[in-house]
Order: sequence, then structure tokens, then C-alpha cells
Amino acid sequence: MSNTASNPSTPRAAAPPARARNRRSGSQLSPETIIEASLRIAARGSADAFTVRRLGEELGADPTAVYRHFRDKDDLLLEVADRTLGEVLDSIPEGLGWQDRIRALADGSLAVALKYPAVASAMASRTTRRANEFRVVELILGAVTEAGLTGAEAAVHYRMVGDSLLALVGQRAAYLLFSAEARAADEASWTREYRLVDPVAFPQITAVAEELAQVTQDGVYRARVEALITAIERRAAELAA
Amino acid sequence: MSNTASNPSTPRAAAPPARARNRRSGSQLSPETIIEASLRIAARGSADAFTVRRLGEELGADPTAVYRHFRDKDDLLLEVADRTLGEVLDSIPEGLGWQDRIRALADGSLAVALKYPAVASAMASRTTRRANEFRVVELILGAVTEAGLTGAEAAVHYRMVGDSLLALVGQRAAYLLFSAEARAADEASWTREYRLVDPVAFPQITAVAEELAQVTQDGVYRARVEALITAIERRAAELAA
DNA sequence: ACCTGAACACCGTTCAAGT
DNA sequence: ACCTGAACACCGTTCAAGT
Repeated sequence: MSNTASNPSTPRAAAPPARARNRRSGSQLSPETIIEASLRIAARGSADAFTVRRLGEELGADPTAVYRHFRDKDDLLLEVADRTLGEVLDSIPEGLGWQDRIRALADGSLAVALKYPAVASAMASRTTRRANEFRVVELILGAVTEAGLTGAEAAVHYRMVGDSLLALVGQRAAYLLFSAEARAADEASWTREYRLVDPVAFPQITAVAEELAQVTQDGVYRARVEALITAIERRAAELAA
Repeated sequence: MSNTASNPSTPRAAAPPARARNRRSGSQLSPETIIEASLRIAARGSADAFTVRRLGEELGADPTAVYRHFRDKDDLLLEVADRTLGEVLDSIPEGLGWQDRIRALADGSLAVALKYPAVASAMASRTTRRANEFRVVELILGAVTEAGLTGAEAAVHYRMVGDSLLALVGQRAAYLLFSAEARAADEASWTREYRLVDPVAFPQITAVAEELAQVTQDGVYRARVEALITAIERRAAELAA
């Protein structure tokens, strides 16, 4: 499956080049059109989906035209990532208790990360410092405050939740970007290699080899999200005592 | 600060090329010498420290010679990463209770990740499927079993701990690889931007802006590690009841 | 059996030249 | 004021040629 073939908006047989198709006739580029094009190519989901050259193709412009509107690719990435944070925020219902708000944030973040894996993977250790990030910080702080944490305790637990969720969905996104062979090798280790270890040297692995093979990504995800909630509950209870 | 200048083993003035210096006269490359050279360059800590071309320089050989001993760079990376896991395991003392074994694993992993940031950053979403990884799995499974979890519960909580620690130290390593400007921008957001938000739109941020600026990486690290331990304790208590 | 080095197909980015 | 396109300094990797 080639990249162009997997792009439904670029039929292979069409004679006129992609630039003629995508270019709004006579229109100029703008930060907005560039961000939208970035989201479209990032949503294609392959590891090399989000490159400056591919962005040029999508825009029907020379790749370097992007540098007239963004300082560099990182600047654009942060802007694009902040848009995806907007999608996450829009997916969170009103009226939930603090635990369910964190669960909804986690679920929404995962869905968006799997939709734009190249962006989520690149952002796993980053911060956008843009509008929607402030809204996410406000949301998490509201949750930990409602849980009963204040001041420095609220601050450090916000960071715990924020950094952990970023890492969690970033890992899932990165996994999606791996080649099929790499994913197969990874899965095979659980279903095959871990069942064949030396039982004397590795008694613990031997004892749960079957169960290790049956762990799902969703199960791990759930455990990691609940661990954050549990930790906040425990700390709030300690402080209340 | 140029890359060559920051490499203490390659004095700039020396007339004979680096290859003459590092090459053991008449010796051939081997997987072992390549892995050791990889660890040396990864320990230099810059983002581009671990490239095939730089590895060639370090070995005093043509970069492509590496492909005679490893299928590709990823294959070498997994081998190198497994060596660093060995360093982590060697750092864990005997005779600790399960909580302290997890804390020691986390501390050791962080230290090694900060020593070889390019490796830790690349491994954040990976699995080595090699000897030392089995030992780490055995260690974590031993801890969660001692905590009182069995079967599927032990398996999923092992994955929770393993994936979380990998992500945590990977994030710290990636942060170390950022350019000085990127790190400065990141830190400035906490010490400056978060103190200037609109108090009406962002009451929670306003309330703890001071404390947010004072959160340290070590504080977040501690909270994230303790959250894992707390979650295991809680689950074990639920199952015992 | 292993190493070399040219070459390929990529990256992000700069800059002089166009309009 | 904005876009183009050649060019630069990188990547990982392949392959024919050397020894």
C-alpha cells in the first residue's frame, strides 16, 4: 500500500498534477490553510505522513512556502497539536464528577492521538504553550481540586496527570506508526517468546506466561488511567486525615 | 559548541584522521565493539549523537560496515538498549521489599536514561525482546506478586509498571535532547505565561500559578512512581477483601 | 568473509531570484 | 508581500567493487 494510493483525495489516473487540484484558484496560503492541510496529512496515519515536502504536495505549493508562515516545522507542529487538543476538549461532556472528567479526558486524548498519530507521537514529551493547552490545564486542575488537593499538591498532581496522559497516548500513537513487521515482532514476544523462557531462571514469567499473552492494550490503558485517579484519591484522603 | 569539540576523544589539532586513532590495528569489527562504540557516542547526550555516520567515525570504519553485523539500525538499537537495561539491573540492591524494588528500578532506569538519552528516548515505545528485558519483567512480576496480585491481575499490572516507567524515563531523556531554546521556552511557560492568564477564564490556573512554577521534575517523577505503587496496593487490598 | 565508497531516496531549512 | 526552486547539510540503507 503506497502513500499516494492510500490518499483518497489524489486519484492516481488523474493527469493534472496534485497542485492544480488542491490549490484554491488564485488563493494564497495562510496559517489556517497550512494547519488544516497538516491535520489532513497527519490523519493518514503513516509514519512519514507529516513532512514538509508532503505538506507542500497537499497544499499544491512549493514545500518551502510554509516557512513564510511558520518559523520552522516545530512551530507548525505545536500549532497543529493545539488544534488536536481542541478536538479533545470538545469531546468531553459537561456535568461529570472529577474522576469521570479525567477518564473522559484520557479517552478523548487517546481517540485523537490514534486519529493523528504522527502529531501525538511527536508531542509525547512536549508542551504546546498555546490556547487549548491552558484549557486542558484548567480542566485537570479543576479535577484535582475537586478531589481535595490544593496548592503545591494540586500543582504536582496536575503535572502527574498531564505528563502521564501525554506519555500514554504518545506511546499508543507511536506503536501505530511502527511498520507491520515491528508490530508483529512485538506481539510475538508475548505470545511466543515469553512462553518459552527457562522456568528455573524465570519462575514469575513462567507462572503468568499465559496471562501476559492475553493482556490487551485497552486493559493496560485502563489500569494506567485508574492508577492516576487512585493516587489522587489516596493523597486527598491522607491530607484530609 | 560543535559536536567534534564536545568529543574529548577527538582532539581537533591531531593531524591523523580519527579512524587511525580509534582503530585497533588490524582488528575487525564485531557486534561487541559496535555496541560499545554505540554506548560511548550515546553517552555524549546530544540529539544527533547516535547516528550510523557518527558510529562509523567512532569505530574508525566506514559507516556502512555496521550493516555487516546488524540487520539495520533498529536491530543495533535494541541490542544497545538491552545493554543499558543490564546497567539498570546491576544498580538494584538485594533484599528490598516490593515497593522499594520498584522505586530502585525507577531510580536506576532514570539514571541510565539520562546517561544515554538518545537510546532511552528512542525506546520509550519499544520493547527489546532480549535477555535483560526478561530479567526486568521477572523483577516487576516478582514485585506485584509479592504485593498480592496473581494471574491476569499480575500480568496487567506488570504492563502498567513497565510501560509507565519506559514512558517516564523516555520523556525525561527526550527533554534532555531538546535544544537549549526549546527547553527555555518550555520552562518560561511555567514561570511566566501561566502567571499571566486571564483570572476569569482560568481561575484554577490563577489560584496555583505560583505553585505550578515551583513544581520540579523530581517532584513529578516521585508522584508518578508512587502512583504506580499506590495503585498496586489498592488493587491488592480490593482482592484480599 | 568482511570492509569500502559511491549512490539512492529521503529529511528540514536557507537564500537568491522571481512575481 | 509572498512563492519558487536550487542548493545545503544532513539521514538510513543498498550494492558493486575491492581486499
